[in-house]
Amino acid sequence: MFNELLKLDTNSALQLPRSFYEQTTIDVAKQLLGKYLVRKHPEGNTIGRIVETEAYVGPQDLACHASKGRTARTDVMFGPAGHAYVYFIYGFHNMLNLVTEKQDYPAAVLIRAAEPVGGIELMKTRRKNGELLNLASGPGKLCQAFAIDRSLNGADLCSGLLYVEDRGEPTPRFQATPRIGVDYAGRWKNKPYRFLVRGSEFVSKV
DNA sequence: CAAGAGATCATCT
DNA sequence: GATGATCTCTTGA
Repeated sequence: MFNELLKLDTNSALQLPRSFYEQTTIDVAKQLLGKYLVRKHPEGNTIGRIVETEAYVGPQDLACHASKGRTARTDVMFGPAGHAYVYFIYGFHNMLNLVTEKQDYPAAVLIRAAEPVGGIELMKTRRKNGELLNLASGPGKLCQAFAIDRSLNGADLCSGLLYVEDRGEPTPRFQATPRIGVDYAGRWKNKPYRFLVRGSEFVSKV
C-alpha cells in the first residue's frame, strides 16, 4: 500500500519538455521506451512504463495518416510537437499518438504498449480482462486502461492531464520490427519502425 | 491453442 | 459506401 502510494507520486519536474518531441520521429519513438506515461484523472492516476512504440514519420510515409493530406482528422499532426493525436478506429478503439517534429511537418509516435506501474487496480476495473499482462499490451488496450479517448485529441503534453516522465532510466535495449496492421502501405509496410523493449513481457502479442 | 469472425463508427471517396 | 496504427470471443483440433 505504501509502496503503491510512492509509485503514484508523480513529479512534473520529470516531465519531458517540448524539445524532446521536436527530435526526429524515429529518435522520439526509441527514446520513449523506458519512459513513464502519466494520465491524471478524477478517478485516479494511472502510470505505465512505455515498452512498445511505432514511428509514423511524415507525409511521404504511406502508413501515416498524414500521407492523405491535411484534414480535420490529421490536423493535430501538422501542429507543434508535444501534443496528443488521438483517433478512433474499427468502431471500438482509441489510439494514442504523440506528435513529433516541427510545426507543419506531420509525424507522430504511436504508443502501443506499457507496463502498468501505478493505478493498476483502476486499470483492472476499466479493462474486461484484468490480467496484469493484458492491461495495456496493445494500443487499444492501453487507451482503455488509461481512459484515453478523443477528448484528449490535441491535448498539450507539457501541461496537463497527460504527459510522459523521464525517471532517469537509460533507454533499455530494444529491437525494431515492421509496424503492425499497415499492409496497405506499399514499400513502407516493411520499414522497421516498431520498437520493443527486449525481453519485456508487456509488449503486444502479435 | 490457432484461426476466424464479428463488433461498430469516424473518416474520406 | 468502404475500410481501418484492434480486441475479444468462439470454434475446432
